[in-house]
Amino acid sequence: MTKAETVTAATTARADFIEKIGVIAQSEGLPRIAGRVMAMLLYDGERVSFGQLADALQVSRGSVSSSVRMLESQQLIKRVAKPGDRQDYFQVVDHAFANMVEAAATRVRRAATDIEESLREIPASETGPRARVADYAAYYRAMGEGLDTTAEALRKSR
Amino acid sequence: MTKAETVTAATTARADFIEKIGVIAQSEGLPRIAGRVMAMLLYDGERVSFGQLADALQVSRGSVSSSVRMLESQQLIKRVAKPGDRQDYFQVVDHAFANMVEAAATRVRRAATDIEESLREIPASETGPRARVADYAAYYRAMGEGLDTTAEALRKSR
DNA sequence: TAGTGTGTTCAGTCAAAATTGAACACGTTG
DNA sequence: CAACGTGTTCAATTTTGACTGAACACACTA
Repeated sequence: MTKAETVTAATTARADFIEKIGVIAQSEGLPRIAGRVMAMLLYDGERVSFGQLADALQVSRGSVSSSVRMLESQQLIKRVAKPGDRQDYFQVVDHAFANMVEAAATRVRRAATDIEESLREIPASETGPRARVADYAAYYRAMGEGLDTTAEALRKSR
Repeated sequence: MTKAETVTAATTARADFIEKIGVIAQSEGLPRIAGRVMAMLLYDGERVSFGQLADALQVSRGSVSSSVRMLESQQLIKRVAKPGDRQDYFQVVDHAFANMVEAAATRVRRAATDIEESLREIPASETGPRARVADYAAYYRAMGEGLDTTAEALRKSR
């Protein structure tokens, strides 16, 4: 490959990656744009400005705003300053992946709590339903613990 | 509580449970009706007919059809016969929860494969992006393994 | 102070997904 | 065979949520 070809290959690989993560995010129930923002920050590594995000991803500033806020709230990215530029910049936080798993664990635990609440409403005489609903809650608890274990493992590596 | 009160409490507890699981299913990106079907089968334990599902959940037969087909395809419920009744009956399969986790593991592994495919497209000269994308793929692999461990644990218990 | 750059908000638009209900295919029953 | 019961399919509808873009608030700058 000539140098020019390598540059082209890199650009299309980057674009493909960003789009692919957008689709994956969507399939996981997240907004597509949030996935693409995360992908761009991940790929580029260095801080990226608010304007660059809107520009490169071809989306409205409103969408960038809501996406970065969601990603910030999930502790996946952080807002940083660049001296001499009034724009906000963003970059992926350390242990972002561990935080993703942690967030999933939290959601699962919330579901477990909800189900346990239902369980308490079932009269003691209903032994069959009670046992089955309890199993269901236990399943969510097991999921939560498994996710926590994974999160911890990810946090330790690197 | 009188006996009548207990019966009432049981009925509303059942209805609440079914609705709650419907909402949880929805929040996990599954059709709400599928969640309610699963909940009803889970709560009742014994086989439930196609007609009872449509009737009790107040949904069209078309919805019941697509929901049970989805749940069957994910190995969460099975279609069984009841002698003397032409209707199809359904009940939760053994290890349904383990199968749920297994399905999640499969989805995650598919994502990992997708990302690894992207990784292969990035020129070797792009060491930074390559390292970060590889980390991302490794995260999905770790998730897959964690989920498999959880699935196995669930399968062993009971 | 007026003007410009920046991010947020929110009402409106749009697209995707869920849900319905009617047409249909197939088996059973009288 | 005709009538009915049963589950599936699919076009139409409804609902949900993402996304846009304009109005806005705020801070900086000339």
